[in-house]
Amino acid sequence: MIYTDERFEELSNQLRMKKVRLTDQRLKILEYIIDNSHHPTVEEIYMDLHKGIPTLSKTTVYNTLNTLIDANLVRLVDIDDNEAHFDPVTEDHGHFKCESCGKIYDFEINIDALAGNDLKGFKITNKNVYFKGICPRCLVNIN
Amino acid sequence: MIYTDERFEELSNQLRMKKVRLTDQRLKILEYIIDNSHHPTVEEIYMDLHKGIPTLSKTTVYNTLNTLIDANLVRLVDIDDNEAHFDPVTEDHGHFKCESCGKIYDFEINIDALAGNDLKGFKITNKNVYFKGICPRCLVNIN
DNA sequence: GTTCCTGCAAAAGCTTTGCAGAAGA
DNA sequence: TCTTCTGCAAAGCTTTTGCAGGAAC
Repeated sequence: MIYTDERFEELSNQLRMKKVRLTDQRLKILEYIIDNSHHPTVEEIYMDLHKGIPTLSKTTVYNTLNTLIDANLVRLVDIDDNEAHFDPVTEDHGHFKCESCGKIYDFEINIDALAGNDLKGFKITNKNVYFKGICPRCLVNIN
Repeated sequence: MIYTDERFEELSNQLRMKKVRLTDQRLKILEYIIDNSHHPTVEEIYMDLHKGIPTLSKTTVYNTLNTLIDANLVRLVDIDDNEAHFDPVTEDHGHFKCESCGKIYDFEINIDALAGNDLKGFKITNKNVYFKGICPRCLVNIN
């Protein structure tokens, strides 16, 4: 693994801080998700990184994503029934999926105002807000 | 289909109002979801109803659930990555999944306070709020 | 030197599809 | 009668698992 720039330090520090062993695949996958924050799928990650790492396997993409999720560096967006998407971990936001074009949009939410009194005594580790509908661009095309 | 009580009228009216053709399977599956609002899975629905309708197939459970979702009589709860759950359609509420025991809890939410300004111009047809963590009962057992 | 990761092939598990016979309207 | 539904078998797809060789520390 030869890779000596500033970006390498930044990414490898993130992994080291979470006690995740460094590998080229993990660095590249983490970098990809941070740089492509339009909610890529396993297939997209695999297809794009495969160009630069021809030996990369889809199993490793799955393994690495689970490792990064456990380390809280990456977030699973399973708004879609059949295919998982991935986000870099940032402040809380909701996800809107357009059922016409399939695109996923982020939107701001006041997630703390959400948690009702019903959850007193519950330990909450994960919050997701998923909306579906039609995005403005598709509304124009349909009407 | 011999079935002449009041409940039959209630359920079949729901289907008729949504222009869903009446079948015994659809009535029983709708009834099951309304009466068992603890978020059953396809497997649970199939196993339980199979006792009363021995010829029932899982394909029909899938078909019927999709029909009832399209008719807005049933709601898909896909908080779980790998297995769909189903709810009767009621007022908006969130779902909390305990990652220890797997149980899904409902909780009240103020879902209208949620939708930020980012979604002006979007047509929203579906809102889901999914929280995960540990429920009070499991917290006691773990500590 | 130990421990953990990668990647291939195969398996697993949920859901969908094709189709012929049956039932609803 | 015409349309739609049911249910069997098979296929489809994403994700997981087993395992041997290899890399990280």
